[in-house]
Amino acid sequence: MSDPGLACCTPLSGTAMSADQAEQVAPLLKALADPVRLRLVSLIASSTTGEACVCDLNDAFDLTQATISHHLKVLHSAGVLDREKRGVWVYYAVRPEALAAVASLFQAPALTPA
Amino acid sequence: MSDPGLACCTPLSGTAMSADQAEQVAPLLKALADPVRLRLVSLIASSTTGEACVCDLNDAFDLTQATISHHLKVLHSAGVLDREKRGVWVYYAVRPEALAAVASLFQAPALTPA
DNA sequence: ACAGGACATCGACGGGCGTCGATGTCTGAA
DNA sequence: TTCAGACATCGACGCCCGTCGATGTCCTGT
Repeated sequence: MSDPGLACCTPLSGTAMSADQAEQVAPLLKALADPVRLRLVSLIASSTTGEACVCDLNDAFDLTQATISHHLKVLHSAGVLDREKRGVWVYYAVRPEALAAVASLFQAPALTPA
Repeated sequence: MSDPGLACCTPLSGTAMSADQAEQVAPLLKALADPVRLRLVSLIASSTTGEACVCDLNDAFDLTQATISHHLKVLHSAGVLDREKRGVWVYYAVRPEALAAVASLFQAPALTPA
């Protein structure tokens, strides 16, 4: 606590992000803040069909199928990936809204200095 | 591993993010993937002078000064915040390049489906 | 009906993270 | 020189996260 008569700086005006906003966006960031999950999203997004099945994603990593499945579940729960089962295989596709939300977040005035 | 003669889908072409890229960007995302740190960055960015001292940031949270100092250190180590000591007080300012890097990442073709 | 494969779930392990109280370091003022 | 305040660092605690092997579930040929 600083003495009000001896302020060290201007008292933080402007419209900052609310605590609720931060609590809401943080899980999305946290889901993407992992190198494996970033590559998973990138692999799916860069696929020619815009989607990918788990078997091919497994081959792209030196990780267990259980681990890849776990990461896909995290991304799906966070709203980054869509999940669709067709026959024996499961296909994941990226949700552009989720990525756009993150992109716009770091261009919003609340996070971009003047 | 899927039988090559019985492919489940097209074999993941396109230019995806490399493992090195993912390993390099993930720490930046991880530093921002916390509600307290998001609010810290937002508070500093929305300040009238574009910077803020620790004493004022402390008052905005129900957290210990040690915890706020820890979060600021994480953000500084990740390259999100600049640190400058003037007299008794320490001022933090956001590095727009870091935020712009994240924003552009989620607009890059490697992460944006066609 | 049966077998085999694709994918999810479970339980467990080690390590890292967020938070705290206590203490250290530095600066400016008396 | 001494003191008080601003901020950083330290050590510790509980909890969550990434990874694994093992097992379960569902679908499809045979």
